[in-house]
Amino acid sequence: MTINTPSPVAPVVTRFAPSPTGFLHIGGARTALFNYLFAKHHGGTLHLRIEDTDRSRSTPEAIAAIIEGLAWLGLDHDGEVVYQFARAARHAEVAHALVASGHAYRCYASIEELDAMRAAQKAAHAPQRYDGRWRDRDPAEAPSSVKPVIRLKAPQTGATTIHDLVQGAVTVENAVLDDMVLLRSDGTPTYMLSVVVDDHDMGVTHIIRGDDHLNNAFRQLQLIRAMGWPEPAYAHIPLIHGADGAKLSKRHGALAVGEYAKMGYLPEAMENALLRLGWGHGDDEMITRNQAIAWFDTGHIGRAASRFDIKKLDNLNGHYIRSADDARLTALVLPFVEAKIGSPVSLSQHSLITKAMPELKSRAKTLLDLADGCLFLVRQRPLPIDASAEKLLDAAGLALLGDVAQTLSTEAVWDNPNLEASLKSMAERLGLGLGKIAQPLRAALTGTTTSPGIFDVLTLLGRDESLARISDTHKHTKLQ
RNA sequence: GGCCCCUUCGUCUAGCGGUUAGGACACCACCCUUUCACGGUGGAUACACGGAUUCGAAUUCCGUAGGGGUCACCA
Repeated sequence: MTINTPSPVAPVVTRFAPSPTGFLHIGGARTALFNYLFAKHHGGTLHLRIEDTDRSRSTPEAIAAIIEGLAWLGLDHDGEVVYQFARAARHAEVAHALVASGHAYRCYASIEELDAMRAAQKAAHAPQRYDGRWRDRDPAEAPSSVKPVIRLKAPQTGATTIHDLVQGAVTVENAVLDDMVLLRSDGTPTYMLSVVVDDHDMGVTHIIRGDDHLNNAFRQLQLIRAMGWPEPAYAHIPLIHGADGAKLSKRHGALAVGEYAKMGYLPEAMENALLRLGWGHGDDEMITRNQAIAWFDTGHIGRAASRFDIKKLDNLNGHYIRSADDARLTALVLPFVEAKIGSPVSLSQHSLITKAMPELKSRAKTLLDLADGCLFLVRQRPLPIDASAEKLLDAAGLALLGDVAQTLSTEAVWDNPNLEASLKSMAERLGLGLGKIAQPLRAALTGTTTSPGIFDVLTLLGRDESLARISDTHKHTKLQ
């Protein structure tokens, strides 16, 4: 019996092989990530192959979305993208070689005939599989009206075992595997043929893919053996389930990775979240790309399906936002800010946001939150005042603000320590806590009840803007 | 239904025969505090069930239950 483990000295070659029939969702992204990390960990290469042999369902938009999604995550592949459809002639060639060597045969059963066969099997509560009716039949008996398919002449006795890097040894009786179609009657290759040929021709040593392919692997292995090709190592990773506990799909509300970008998530946060889905390294939670490359192994991939938790992504994203560079964050948040205010951000506002970033970023879980936090800096006077801020601007609040304006207007040095000293002494004089003064002031300056520290807000806005916003509030409220 | 796989706090996981079953998110309380965050401290919550092996089992084996995957001339 053959063990399908490649020689340890061979350089590692992995591949990510999505079919472009839809967007790249987190399941696919995580498969790509694992392939990437495994390859990098071993100093190997990762190839991208687009499995576009289903011409009616493959779209250029999907191809673009997959490539963009991978680029956003920074999962670079080596070499050119391989398009599977372009290799159909080579796949057919292999099928014919298999017929010539006696490992495959032509089957003249019509679609209708096969449907009838399955219906009968179903009625008899028997397993539904091709019964091998043309396996040993003389081709001379072939009906001229039917164009044949080519089927693999698979072993009918014994068992096939896969030594999966994640699932362990998995064995299936050959008797339950039927003779799969390699080449359709129109001469085009099936997926089963194409993957095997492409993986071989691309020199793939490790096939890391979703668990939903585990059953396919047995037939693929039989095909590999029929060709006498080296056997790759397999790692079938558990699927990511949707909230309903079933395989992730559009139907379950799976989102394209691009959607997460639009919701204000950072790619490194997404990567970290994906990495921790099904893989762990002790108690480590925040894992950088380099650490992931150094630590990644198939031995610690779990065997059970997992669910994606957006709350955890939020938390991770908050961490990464806090540790991100201010200039980068500003550049990232700008489009979100502009979308919210409906106009472009000026150069001076841009630098104001950068300046405020250290204070803003600790308050955001997403770039969308961050953009909300920026709003008070870029809004034009008079500021819109939200409902909870409005409540602080009652008669008492406004009276207080009059005093505050008085105090602030005499302030010679407009900086954090001076403003703090001045407002604190004012509070003391009035026998109030600082909060009593700070809250109405915050409402006046930002139109909201949450913001960075009040002295930061004052210095960020500057003396003129701050005083103007305070007096705006008086007018605004009197108008009511 | 056949075949295959899975099962540790609500969620993601650590654990590889001897642990008070650890961490993270979320949740609750408290602290910090001018708001909101951040940060800190503490708390509640898990080995699906039943057998077997063993001095000893979350870890091994066998069942049961539940969940998932897959059964095309789709990929």
